[in-house]
Amino acid sequence: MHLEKGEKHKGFREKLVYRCCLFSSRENIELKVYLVMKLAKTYDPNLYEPNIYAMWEQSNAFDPTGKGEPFSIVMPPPNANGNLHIGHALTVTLEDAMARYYRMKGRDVIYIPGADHAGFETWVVYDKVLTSKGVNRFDFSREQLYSQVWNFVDQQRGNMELQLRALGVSASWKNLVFTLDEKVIKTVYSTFKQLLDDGLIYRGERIVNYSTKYQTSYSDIEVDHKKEKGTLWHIAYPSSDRISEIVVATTRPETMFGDTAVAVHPDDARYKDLIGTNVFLPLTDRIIPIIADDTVDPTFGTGAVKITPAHDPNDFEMGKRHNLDRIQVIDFNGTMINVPPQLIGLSVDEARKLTLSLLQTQELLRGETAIEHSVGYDYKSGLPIQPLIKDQWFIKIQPLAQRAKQALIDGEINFTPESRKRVLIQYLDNLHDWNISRQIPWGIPIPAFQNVDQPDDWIFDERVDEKTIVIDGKTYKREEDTFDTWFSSGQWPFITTDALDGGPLSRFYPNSVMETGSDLLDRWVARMIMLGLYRTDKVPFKHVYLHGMVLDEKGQKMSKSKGNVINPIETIASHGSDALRLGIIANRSAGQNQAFSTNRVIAGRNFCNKLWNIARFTESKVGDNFKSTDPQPSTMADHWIVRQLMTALADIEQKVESYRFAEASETMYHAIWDDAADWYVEASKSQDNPAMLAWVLDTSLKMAHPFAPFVTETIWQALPWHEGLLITTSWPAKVDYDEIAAAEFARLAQLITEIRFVVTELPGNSRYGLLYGADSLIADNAQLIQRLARLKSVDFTDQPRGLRLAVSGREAWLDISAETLREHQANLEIRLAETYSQIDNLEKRLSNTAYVEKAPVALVEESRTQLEQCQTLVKRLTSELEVIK
RNA sequence: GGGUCCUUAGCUCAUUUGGCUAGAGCGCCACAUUGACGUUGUGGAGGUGAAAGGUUCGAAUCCUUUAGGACCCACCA
Repeated sequence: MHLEKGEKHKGFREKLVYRCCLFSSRENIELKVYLVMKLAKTYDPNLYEPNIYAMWEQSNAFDPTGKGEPFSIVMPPPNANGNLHIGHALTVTLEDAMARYYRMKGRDVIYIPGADHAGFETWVVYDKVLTSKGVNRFDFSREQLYSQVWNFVDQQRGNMELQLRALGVSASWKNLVFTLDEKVIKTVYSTFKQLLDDGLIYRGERIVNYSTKYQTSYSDIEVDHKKEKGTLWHIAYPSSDRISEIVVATTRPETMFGDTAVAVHPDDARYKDLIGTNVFLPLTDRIIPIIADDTVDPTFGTGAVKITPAHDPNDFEMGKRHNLDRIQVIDFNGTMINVPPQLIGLSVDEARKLTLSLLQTQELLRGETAIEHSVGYDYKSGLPIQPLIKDQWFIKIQPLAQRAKQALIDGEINFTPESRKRVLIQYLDNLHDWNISRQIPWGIPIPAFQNVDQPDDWIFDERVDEKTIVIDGKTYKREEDTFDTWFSSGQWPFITTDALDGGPLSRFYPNSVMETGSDLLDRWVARMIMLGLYRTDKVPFKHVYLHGMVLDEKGQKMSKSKGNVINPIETIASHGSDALRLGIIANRSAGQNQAFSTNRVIAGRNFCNKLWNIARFTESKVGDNFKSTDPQPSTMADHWIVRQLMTALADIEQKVESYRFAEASETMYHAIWDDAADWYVEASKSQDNPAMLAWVLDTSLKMAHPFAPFVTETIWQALPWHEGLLITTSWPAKVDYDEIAAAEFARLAQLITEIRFVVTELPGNSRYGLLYGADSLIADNAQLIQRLARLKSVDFTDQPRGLRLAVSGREAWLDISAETLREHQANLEIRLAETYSQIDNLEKRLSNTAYVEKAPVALVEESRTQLEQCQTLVKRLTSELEVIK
């Protein structure tokens, strides 16, 4: 069994590699779709997608045209050495649909792709490589590590970009930006310099979130806070006169060796007299003071709290207020230092146990209580985060945050979903200074140097490859830290468009839309807005569209451990890229975490096949020598399909432009399947207007192209009457139609539907003939009706017999026997009853004077019309029943 | 503690400023069919919109409360 599974997997890999080779091939893209289309009944995406993509790319179809109003989207850069997951598929499907739509609408479109060095993420991967080789980062210099990781990433690179191609993104590859490209680094340095000059960056000792596993600090957003049950230990600190004691409560007894005070609330009657006295720090020979501070909560624990400025952010602040010493007792690798000899070198956990047992021995433990508190964990390793003091670079964030907030309040950026804007404003208000230093080598070095003789003297200098530099006889030592990745990616919109130096792409700044996952609202979107405004005085984008997480079909989060991960590339290999795109865009609204099922993908695949077959039929009807002309609707069906497609187009435009992608694709789907295929193609079997048929196909292809680019372009290329590319053709133009003729066809369709319904309801399954009286609509379309309603015959009669068709109100009878007729009676009676109840409702509504007076006139008018129609129907049904009786 | 969101058909979800009989896909039932398509066609069943109350001529939609669920932020000795 396992073998089989493995082999299947292997087969898939080979297929994938093959496809990726095709995507990257630059030769032999001559397409032989045309001949194949005549033969193959089903559309096989694997045969065409790679070549179609290569064709687009070689034709420069993804490049901006320089004509029309600019429209720009910058892709959130996927990890350069990673693989795409289903979330990327959603992102790029939405982005690409917009890019393709606006391109066809004549806008000057750019979709800028990117690749992320993914600083910390990649570093974690590489760190494992080092570990597996039995070495560690401290065996190498920053330069050595940087170039090692660079080579490592370089080997893996390209895969992600091929996968984006497989998804069909119409991105401007020539303008791809890697987050470690020179222009990125240059801009990041200049932003740093400007912040420094403006006094918005400072270096200082602060308590940072420290990962002892990866030996780097984190920003607040990289810490996972988990609520958990813990223990609050009560520990007695004997007073210096050995007469009394004060009992403190703590969850972290091992940090007591770093205590430099005990704090109580100034008004706490229990301890008032003790303020200013000293206590012995147990297990040591140190004496520490009891101090008073407002921030102590007298109702928590014992009301007395040990103060450890080196290992707790609040204690750190209190320590500053009271001039307390900071004694570091946990090292940067997570082991104990500056503690009694038997504890030195222990891990935090071991130290806690030993400390407690030592206190126990000395009878200083005064009890313990269970509490629920939240503990910060390293989001990557899952180990606890240690709050430690470190010299770090910080951005004074509030000036930037408030400016961003004002821009949001002023409505300079719109959000889908709208409510996220308020969430963001709240976030900006609560934002603390941003630690931008990271102690990992894979990233952009912080361009700062420290005077070796004067530690407070820091200067900006870009010569980061030099370990020391000499300026005016003073020696400066470089900063070894690198920037937080979000500091550089927060500048992404203006870097990728060269907005600062006004290059040719700067017309695309601010970006039209920023589309990304709602989980990135604070960590990325907020930072782009702040830094964008700071550097360019403009918001970086005009609209933010946030999508939710893609869950598995049961609504569970996808994860490797659960084994429910859907690999988009695998889905493409089995159902095609378009099918995946159609499947993932359907049934999905902004901001919601929503389930994704392959059912939808299958539906998408079926739709592609539908298009394929409409094309096959059209081509066979239209012939090889057809020359495309302006559509000339002549028959009722022609006018009707023009009306349907025009209505659908307008609807799609409105929906895409208001970011309602699922609804837009649904409209497109139904216009093509229900109207074009089910009615118009069927109707055209009884009429001859090849130019119209070709126009219907062309319009359908254009309409579907933003959502299903590959199959539409494949067909377009196969049709002998097209020369250029569908991707660069224009969105369908308005075509006039005759509303009356269109409405006539709709009535005909109604009649046909009624016949189908009645026939299905009739006992037996034989075909019936249709008799009609003085009804020119039926007379003129006898053949069409016969075919579509599957009738034996359609004949004129002046002697009606059989079953009168009541609903559509035509002079028409189904030629059935009296016996069958009687069996049908019951159906009619049900329908009559339903109509009566509808009339009842309408009458109630219309007799309500408040409704008639206050509701819009059109609505009231509509109700009246409906009532009339129902009353007519009742008459007909009644008379029909009389005939039967 | 502060905030956001969700609860609609068997399943997954739509339904934009309140307004026609609340719609799709899949699933289900019945029937059909040999040349565009079985990855098909035709017809159908299935919803007191989480619960209760309110505003309104009219509520899935707005307000209040309750229940259940997801998430974000802050603090936690």
